[in-house]
Amino acid sequence: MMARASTSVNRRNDIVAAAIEVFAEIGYYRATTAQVAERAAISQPYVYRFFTKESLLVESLSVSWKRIVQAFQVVIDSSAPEELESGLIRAYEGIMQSYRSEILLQMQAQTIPDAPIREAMQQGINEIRDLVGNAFVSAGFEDADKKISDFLARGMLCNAAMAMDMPDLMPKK
Amino acid sequence: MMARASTSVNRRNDIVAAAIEVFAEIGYYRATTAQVAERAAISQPYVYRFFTKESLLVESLSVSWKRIVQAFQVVIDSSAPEELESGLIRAYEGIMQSYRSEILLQMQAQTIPDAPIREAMQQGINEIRDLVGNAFVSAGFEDADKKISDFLARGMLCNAAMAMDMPDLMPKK
DNA sequence: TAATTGTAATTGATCAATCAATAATATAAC
DNA sequence: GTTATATTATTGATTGATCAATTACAATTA
Repeated sequence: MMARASTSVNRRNDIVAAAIEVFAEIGYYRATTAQVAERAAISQPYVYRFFTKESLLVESLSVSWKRIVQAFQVVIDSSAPEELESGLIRAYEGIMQSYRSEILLQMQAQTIPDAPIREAMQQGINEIRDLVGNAFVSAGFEDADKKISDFLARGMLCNAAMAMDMPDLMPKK
Repeated sequence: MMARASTSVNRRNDIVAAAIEVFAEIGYYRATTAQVAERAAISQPYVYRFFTKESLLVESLSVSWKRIVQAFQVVIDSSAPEELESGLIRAYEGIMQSYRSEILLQMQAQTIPDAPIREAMQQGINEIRDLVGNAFVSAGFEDADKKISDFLARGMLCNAAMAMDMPDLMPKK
């Protein structure tokens, strides 16, 4: 009776998109696979045709890190040295507005020690650091090491300010 | 039969100390009140004589913020301006070594939107920012606003590096 | 004996994961 | 083109385990 709604590939994407939102809003451990299923408009058992709860988190994190890498790559490929850093900052601010849930999910994952999640986080951060670090070096910045460290630190404070609804934590202008 | 082991006040402290460890290790939502009770060497129902699970988290956060405030106050009260910032950084590093669980708990709480927890976090951070901010101003630093922002950002990166076991994230030196 | 300290037993709810089945589509044969 | 067969998509029902919270009761001390 029910019409077949989608392909398997689309279903995977639907489920991951739903999981990112539900996990971010409710918290990974508090959120249930039934809630993810409801948001994806499928049944709870069908989620398990594609993911376990943990593999769903790992996949969600992978999506979130790819989003940042890709946005930064665009900036790096199209920026003069004097606009590189401000361009990266603007790109990150854009992601925080449009994909807030993905950042909230990364923040949650920071304190989850289970190996697959820990590895996804380490890999994501390392990729960002290498990407931005190399771009700073290529741009001819002398203190690239300090610059990348400051960049990451500012990003972390930015995340915290967003998560806890404390915009005053970020310096104006 | 069993000898009375402690006073009510001591019991509260025992339970909070146990909760900080268990919540940090296992994660607040995954951890059970039975695990907290076991670590505190009491029965699970007896935890509820003092706390609900949520009030236990709020109390744990309060302890963790007081720890930082107190350590920073000592540094501020005893440092010459030229050693103020480095003293604060060393104090924070000491806390991260000796009270790692408290920091991990704060990181978890960053993404928990429930009002009592959110309020405990906002209050804690604001108190730190005011304390350090005033100290920077009193020390005669001109760019106190940027300095406090950088200080907090560095702290956030420090937390993340510790939580994810990525010491390379912090700049050597 | 009255208050305080404590626990065993239980409850009601919740949840990740599985199973057994059905519906829809595609393919092939006639 | 209609029938038979296989494949994919999907769900209802269930399960086994877990957990926060309560209740009813026992031991200890002042």
